[in-house]
Amino acid sequence: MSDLSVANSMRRPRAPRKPASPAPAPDATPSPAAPSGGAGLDTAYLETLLGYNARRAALSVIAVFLRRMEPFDLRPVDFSVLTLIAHNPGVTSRQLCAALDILPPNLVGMVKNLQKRGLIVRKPHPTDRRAQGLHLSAGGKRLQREAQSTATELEHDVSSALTPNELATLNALLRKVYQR
Amino acid sequence: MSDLSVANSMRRPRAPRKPASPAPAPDATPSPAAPSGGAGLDTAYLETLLGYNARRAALSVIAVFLRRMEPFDLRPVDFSVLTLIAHNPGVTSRQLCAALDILPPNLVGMVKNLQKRGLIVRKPHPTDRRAQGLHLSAGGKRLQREAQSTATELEHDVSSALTPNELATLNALLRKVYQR
DNA sequence: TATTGTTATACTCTATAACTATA
DNA sequence: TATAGTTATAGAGTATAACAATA
Repeated sequence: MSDLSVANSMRRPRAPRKPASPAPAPDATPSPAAPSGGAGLDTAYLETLLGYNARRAALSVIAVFLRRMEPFDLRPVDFSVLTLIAHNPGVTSRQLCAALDILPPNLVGMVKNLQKRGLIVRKPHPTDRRAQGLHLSAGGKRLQREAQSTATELEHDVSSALTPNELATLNALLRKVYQR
Repeated sequence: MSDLSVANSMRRPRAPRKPASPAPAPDATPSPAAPSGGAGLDTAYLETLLGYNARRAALSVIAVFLRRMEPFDLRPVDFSVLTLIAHNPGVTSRQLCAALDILPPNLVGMVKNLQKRGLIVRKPHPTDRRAQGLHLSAGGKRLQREAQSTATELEHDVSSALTPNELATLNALLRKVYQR
């Protein structure tokens, strides 16, 4: 279900929100020691849910990713595609779709775009004439290398509230959740 | 950036994919002990990234959530809205937007829909005549209670690969990432 | 008969501008 | 002048059906 791309955030000068005094809960039972959920509301229950927490964390990290990748003009899904091609030269579109859970029709435009930018090249598949092997151009390799460095550096910043051990634990536990 | 809703998955009888023999990497350096990324590809690097792992895990959990919530006809964002209203009766739309990171124009339709279903009712705000307090109807309370039970049960299933302690750790670390 | 890559297209999600009523 | 709620709409993301070429 769904691919690994992400919404077009990163361009909204939205109206400022109340930072401190978020209008007291105007009704009954404001929850004893109400944990702040960003608006003074009781979000305690939602914060017990793995899906809720994983999505909030993902959006938070991806927001930083979007900013840092702007110089490369790469969305998360573009970076994933380039990176998989870099590490798996000759990979087919179909394999990328399976690995990233992208539907084939939705990958076509991305590959076409990356190709138009001169980052990837398609070569005939050695054994299957239906398929095409995807490879990085020299420029594609350079860009992917720089983007990967940026992504790796990013890792430290987005996890500044965590120790290195905690980050390693977090990643390991997340993989356990989706790898089945 | 972005709200907590989710794509319209849960209705795709997609074509079956190669389960075991996913066509060997047709080119150089297939990575020594290549960890399977779902298609026999080397996805090792992507799996070191918090954003990648968090998003994959979130999508995995949400896919289960979508199935289990079908009887209630509730998307994740609908469940979040109902739950916040349940725990914060009289909450305003604006507060929901801030807590869930939803843009006001995008909440309007959801609230309207939940109201049309007779799940929530709007009452005049006690002190601000611009605003409206949101409350659950009797039916809304019943549905939210059942849905919350379902969500809590779901928690065990989606984390079947984790011990209870690991799940608690995972949730705590995720909150640390996005709460800042 | 099944799969790869593709086009066309519908539908959902996310974002911006702008308006009104009230503060 | 600023905020709550709203409308309209643009743009990005996700999904399905169907086709030609090849296996």
